[in-house]
Amino acid sequence: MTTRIDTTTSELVALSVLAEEPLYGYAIAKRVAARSDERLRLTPGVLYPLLKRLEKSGLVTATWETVRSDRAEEGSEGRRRKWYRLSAKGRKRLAHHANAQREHQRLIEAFLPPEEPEAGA
Amino acid sequence: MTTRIDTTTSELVALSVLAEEPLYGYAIAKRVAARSDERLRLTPGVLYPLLKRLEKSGLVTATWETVRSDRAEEGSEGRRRKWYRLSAKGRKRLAHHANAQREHQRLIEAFLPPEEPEAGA
DNA sequence: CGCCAATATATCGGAATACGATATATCTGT
DNA sequence: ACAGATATATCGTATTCCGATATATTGGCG
Repeated sequence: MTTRIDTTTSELVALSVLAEEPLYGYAIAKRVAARSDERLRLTPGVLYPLLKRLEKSGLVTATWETVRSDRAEEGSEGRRRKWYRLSAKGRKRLAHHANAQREHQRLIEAFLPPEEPEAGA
Repeated sequence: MTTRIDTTTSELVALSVLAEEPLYGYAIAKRVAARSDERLRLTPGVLYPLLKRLEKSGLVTATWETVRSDRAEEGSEGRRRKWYRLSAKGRKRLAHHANAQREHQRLIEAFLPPEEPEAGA
């Protein structure tokens, strides 16, 4: 019912924002939300399994960064950030996804009734 | 990997062909395949659970037809066909899906890199 | 007349996945 | 000192895809 965001879409948008520059997970989610006017949300339960899949299949490479602030407490390790970078393979996949997406859109359009202002609900 | 046809899409295309005229399951699948140039396939494993969901949620109504041929054998019951007809609720849902789909397309486009002839793969 | 492909409906079960909830820890502004 | 944002991650339930399988009927063709 709730317009589930499918794998293809979440993969596409993640790869898409990573095509511009390396980002860490949380930043990816923020970027996607911002660019979609808050309409596409990569929640943690979607985002992190997705990134794990992307990494495992070699579409992105990842490196850890640890940031320590001035006010860091004695025992603290600092904040961990995992940076993701699009690989060559990922770039190809993105292009592929983009084409598939456009193809899919053309396909679906053949089934769409003429645009009409939705009446009631 | 295999470009899963998601619920939204299969529901949309099924409702879409039913908007024109009542059809039985097998005919729906054929119609969808034909209109998509054989690219969208509603296989039995997808089609019948989908129709059951549509019926249960009141988007379509269904009636059985039994066709007996001239050459029918003694014991045979004749071929059973279950005709599906779009309900008013289904018509609303179709309009809703169509708008959501267009909205989704606009959203995704913001993430698509410029169209490029996919190199290798 | 007998065979087979096409027609027609349906279920099963494994695998994938969406996503809310939960957990843990750190940083920043006030 | 505290709240709220930042940041990563997993769990469990529900959903769903879809290949395979099952069953039965019909039409065409040699």
